[in-house]
Amino acid sequence: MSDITACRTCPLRREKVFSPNTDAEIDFIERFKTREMFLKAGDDLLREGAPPGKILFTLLAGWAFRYRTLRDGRRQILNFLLPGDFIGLQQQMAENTPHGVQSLTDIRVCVFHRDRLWDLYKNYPGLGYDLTWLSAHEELIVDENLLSVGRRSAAERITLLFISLYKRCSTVSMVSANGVYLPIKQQHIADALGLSLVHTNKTLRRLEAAGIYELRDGFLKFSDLNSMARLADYFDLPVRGRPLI
Amino acid sequence: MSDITACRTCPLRREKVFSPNTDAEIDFIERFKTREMFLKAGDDLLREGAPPGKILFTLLAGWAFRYRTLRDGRRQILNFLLPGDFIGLQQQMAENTPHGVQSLTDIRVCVFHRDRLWDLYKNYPGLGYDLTWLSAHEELIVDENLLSVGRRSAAERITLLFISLYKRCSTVSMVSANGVYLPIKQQHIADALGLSLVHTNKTLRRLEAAGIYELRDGFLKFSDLNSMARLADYFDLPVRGRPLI
DNA sequence: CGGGAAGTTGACGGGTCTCAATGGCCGTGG
DNA sequence: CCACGGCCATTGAGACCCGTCAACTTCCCG
Repeated sequence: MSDITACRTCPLRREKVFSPNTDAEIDFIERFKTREMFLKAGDDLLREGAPPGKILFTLLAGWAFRYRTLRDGRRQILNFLLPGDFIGLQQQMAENTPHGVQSLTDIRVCVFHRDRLWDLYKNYPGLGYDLTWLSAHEELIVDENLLSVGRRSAAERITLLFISLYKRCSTVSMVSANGVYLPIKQQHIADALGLSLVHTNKTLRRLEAAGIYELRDGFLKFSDLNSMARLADYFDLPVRGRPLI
Repeated sequence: MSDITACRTCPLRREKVFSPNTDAEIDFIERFKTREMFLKAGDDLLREGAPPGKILFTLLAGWAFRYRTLRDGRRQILNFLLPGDFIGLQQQMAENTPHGVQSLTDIRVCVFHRDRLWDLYKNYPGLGYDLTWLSAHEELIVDENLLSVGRRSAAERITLLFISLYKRCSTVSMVSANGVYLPIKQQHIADALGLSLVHTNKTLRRLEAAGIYELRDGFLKFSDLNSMARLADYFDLPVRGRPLI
């Protein structure tokens, strides 16, 4: 494991969104982190319904998503995961992992051992607070998705999803001059928004024809992000002091 | 405030669902709790969009719900709150409270001051862990709701909602021989499930006529809860060692 | 007796789903 | 080199679930 990322020089930590940690905290995180894992696109990081594992993750690079499925195969994507997102907090409180996590691209994750979690809470209360923060923050995102799926039209849902992904990506320097690269199929959009694949496709065509967005070679761009946001009643939750573990 | 509930004799703490705390922890919680508040049914505990308050709550008695609304008035209920649920963790990370919390019945809540949260994490790491647990657990409930709203039919959504409310109530001794008393209007059901009021009503009539459930004077009963649960593809998340703060 | 809140019901329209077929792209293998 | 299959996007047709509008009832309370 010569190519393991040292936390103190973690490239993510250079992003302004993330709040700084004390040296002692970073030292601890470095010991807390047992190894790094690499997964191919489409791999399962957490398997739905499996007995809960002993490890937790931070997504270091790449895209993933959290989902649940019904017995007959209907799938709901709960939220998309981007670099800096913490994975696995929920699996500890049920007998089986309640949701799956699957990668959308090749990904790199930090691996932590659940057994050392107690050490974290005991000796680094600031990090304990950070974990609560991360959990509450993910819940906010799921809230937003529930609001969309429950109360917005198909066109509004798609617009909102694109805006929020765009904004989240911009906080971790994943936006280039070409826009954001979205490594998702239309099936993922449909599953995230509670729509059928066919209707998702038709709505996408209609929105792009109307000039709401532009998607070329997987790169998403907006003509005017702010006016789009107002149009779609986007609630900007300004993320300040977001922790990174 | 002579009638304030002492935490060590808190009636909720006698319920088996809640994991026990050490004496020192309970002592701290008692100091952490600054007062008790009583609200009438229909009152706002947290106002959507308002600047975040300095206080946090534990619902001691009664029903409430968490919601978000769009500018044009469409409302989505994110989850229902029952005794033991912790309220207010999410409002700290945004400039404005992202969701409202409103009571459905007269309620009683414990009030905590945010300023002392740091003391909690620093000196009572077990309680810090508990807060993370509570946050992650609420997210699980929102996940379940998102799965329902995104992928289940109206009839399935209603059945699931009733089952899960019934089960949650039974963990805090809110089920009597008459069943569970549901202090919610059809409008609440509609707003929680992403349905219109009219369609909710028609589906309710149909389900009751089919013998799926029985609702008399606000009391909900099932003929056979377990077979209903199987029918509706209910994922039983067995809550074990649920913390109470 | 009047009025408002909540529940119920019918008619109608539309947003979304399902089924089905087609075309483009790309990797594989003959 | 080309044929082929698989994945994905696209499009049309028709059906159905669900939303909207509107009217009516019941109940409670002033």
